[in-house]
Parts: sequence; structure tokens; C-alpha cells
Amino acid sequence: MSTLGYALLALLSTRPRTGYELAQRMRRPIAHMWAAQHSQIYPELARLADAGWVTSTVIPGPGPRDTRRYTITAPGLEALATWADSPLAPEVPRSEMLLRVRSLWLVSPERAVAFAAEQRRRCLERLTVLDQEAAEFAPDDVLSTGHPEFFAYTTLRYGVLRTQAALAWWDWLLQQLRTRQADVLPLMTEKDPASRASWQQGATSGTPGAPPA
Amino acid sequence: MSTLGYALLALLSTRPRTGYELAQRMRRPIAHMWAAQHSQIYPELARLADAGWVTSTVIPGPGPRDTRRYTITAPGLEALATWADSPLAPEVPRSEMLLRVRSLWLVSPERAVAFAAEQRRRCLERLTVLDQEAAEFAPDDVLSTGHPEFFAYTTLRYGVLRTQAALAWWDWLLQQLRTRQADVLPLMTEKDPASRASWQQGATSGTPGAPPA
DNA sequence: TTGTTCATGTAAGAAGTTACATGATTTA
DNA sequence: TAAATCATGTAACTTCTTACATGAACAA
Repeated sequence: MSTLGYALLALLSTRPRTGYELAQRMRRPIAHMWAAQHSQIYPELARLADAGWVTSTVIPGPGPRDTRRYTITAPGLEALATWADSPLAPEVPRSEMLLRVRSLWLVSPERAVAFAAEQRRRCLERLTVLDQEAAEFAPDDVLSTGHPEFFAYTTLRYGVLRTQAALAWWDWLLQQLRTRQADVLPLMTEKDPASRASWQQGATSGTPGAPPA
Repeated sequence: MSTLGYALLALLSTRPRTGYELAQRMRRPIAHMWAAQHSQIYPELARLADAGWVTSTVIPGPGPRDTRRYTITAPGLEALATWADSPLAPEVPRSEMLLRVRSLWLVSPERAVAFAAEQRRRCLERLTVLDQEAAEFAPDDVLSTGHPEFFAYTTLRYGVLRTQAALAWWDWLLQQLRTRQADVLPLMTEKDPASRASWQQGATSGTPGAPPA
């Protein structure tokens, strides 16, 4: 079973849901978990049903097809528990945002600042949403480490801490970009694209300019 | 062009490399950037060459096939700069680790602690590697926001801050698991799998136990 | 009456992983 | 002499995204 399968099982482990509800929940993975489109979810639910890990019942609802409510089974809960306690391979981090940052030296200082400011704004926005979600947890639920709610709350806490770290980093970067902007030769503000190649060693178009002292 | 294509361009933007060197660099993306296997990299390099964004020259080397060194072209650098300054869609976070945490209530307290301790250890390990990589940057390189090195160093800094946040979170979680373990009813230590279903509403096998007060 | 939400599904394609393949050079 | 590293490539498969499709209920 794929990771998505276990993600769905995890959502179904506390209460039954329809495929639509799962799709709604899975498309706003603000700081946590897993994301998926409905086109991936419905076939995966069928696989879970084939494996006997969920059952579904038709419930009244609109639309040309039956509305199905999915419920985890005892074997499904067993499978989820086994998976949760199995070895976890290190994850490969992939961040297009960090790739962009790495290439920011090719962008004009003004646009680089605009980029950083926008990303900083997104961090703040995410923190707001995380706070709202965290507010939905009752303090009592948070107390016991045997409750599912404790761990759901805990993942929110993870998102908050990591986002706060990112926010502090963007603030630092913005400060660097603003204070050191004046010190640097205005490479990017010129219209000559060749000046950008001055940092390369062995660029194609020959005669690379020496790095400014 | 895919994100991987720009990731390769970004690595080639400071100096030429062979496909093998790119594959080596891309498989240890400790806290930053992008990861890829060589089986993905070689076809992508061919696409970059087709687009005229890189050129390659055959250099002496072992093996049944030619060893090729790839160099970014002026149009390639232009394309990278344009991409770096284009709108960035919010990334979908996918963390199997957080999914596991969310299902930790199904795991015995001892195993949950072991899981958290192992993840904490990995954070420390990553911090060590990040420190080593950061030590390779000369202080002078770090100063100017016009240098590629500044932004490469900056992404390392991002990784350090985020990993430190994760480390603090694991410490907090471990403390929670250890101090509150005694307070909770020992649901998981029993051999009865049905006791785990007590938190579900509408579980399949009927007669769900009432949540402990 | 036009658009949005509810509700489910399939199809085509892009992206990523794992495995297979070759063969020289270096290390144990 | 056996294994690992260098160095490149293809094939098969899984996973994920985007688009197409249906049709009722409800809101503007």
C-alpha cells in the first residue's frame, strides 16, 4: 500500500468519512501530513476496500453517482498500527523555493527583496491558519498521550515551530539584502546580460569579467 | 522545462560539471534544494542540450561511454534568471514522518519514545553535516549579496534553523511522552487489539469501549 | 440563468523510483 | 581476485498532476 493509502487510513482511524470529505481535508495540508487530489483519492479508496481495510456504505446524497461513507475495519487499524511502527526511510527534501533562493544572485536586488517579502508574508499567513486550527483543540484533548488528538495537535505544533524558524530566517535574509545591497556593485541593474556571467568559470561566451574586489 | 532542469542549471550556473558529478551532488540534498537519481538526470541533461541551454564536450574518462562535461550557455543563464524571477506556487508539504507521528497513538509508548529518539538523533546528525558544509564557505564569500556563494550559504542557514526547530520539537515531544506516559491508561500495553479501537466512532466490529475519563 | 458547491469517477501525461546494463579503474 | 568506484544510459513501474466528464442542489 502506498503512503497515500496510509494517509487515508490515518484520517479514517478516528471517524468515518466520504471520499469527498477526505479530498477536502487532503487539499489543505497547511503544515502537516500529506496532500492529494480527488483523482488520486478515489482509486486509492477502492484499493483500500479491495484489501479489506475499509468498508463503505451508500448514503443519501446528490450527484449522478452514489455517495459512499468509508469506515476503517479492524484489519485496517491493525495495518495502520503496523505501518506506524515500521522503519521510516529518510525523506528526500525537495524545495523549489530553496532552489529559487539559490539563484537569487541572478535577480535584481529589488525583485529579490520583493520575493523574500512575499515568502515572509506567506509564513505569517500560515502561522495564522495554524493558530486557528490549534484553537479548535480543547486543552483536555491535548493532555493525554494516548489520545489521537494529542498527536494531531502535536503535528500542528511542529508546523508552528518550523514556520516561526522560517519567518526568522526570511527576516534575516531581508535585512541582509537591504543593508548589503548598497555595498555591492550594481551588477543586475544593468541591461547587459553578459555581466551576469562574470561569476562563472568557463562560461561559453568567453571573456568573463573579473569578480569585483 | 521541469524543476529538475532548473536545478541542474542552477548547479551548472557557477561551474561546468559532468553528469556524474551532478548526480553525486543531487543525491545528498541534506537540507536544501532538490534530489534526483542519475536515471533522471541524464535524460534531463539531454533535454537541456536540445533546448540549447547547456553544451557538452567529451573529456577523457573511463567507462564504455563517453564522459561529458556540461557547461551552461548564455541562453541557459537567461532562462535560469527568468525562472528565478517568476511566480512561485505554494508547495504542497508531504511528510511521511508527520503522518507517522499522527498515528503514534496506535503504537506502544516504548516504541513511540524509540521512534522520537531516533528522529531526534537524525536531526543532530543533519546539523553536523550542515555545520561541516557551512564551514567550507569562506567568510568573504558570505558577505556580498551579489555572489552565488552568499545564497548557497543562506540555504544552509535555512536548513540549520529549521533543523534546530525540529530538534527542539522532538525534545518537547519526548518529554511529553515520558512524563505523561504514567498518567494515561495503559491502552497499548495490553494484547487486545480491540482496545485500540476505543477512540473510533462507528468502528466496524461493534461495541466500542467508552473513552476513559 | 449563471456560477458554485456537492460528489464521484476516468484518462493522459509528467515526474520520480527501482532495476538492468556495460566496462574500465582503483582499492582491499 | 573480489568488490567498490567511476561513468553513462535504458526500461518498467509507481506516483502525482491536470484535464475531462456527469448531474443535482443551491446561491447570486
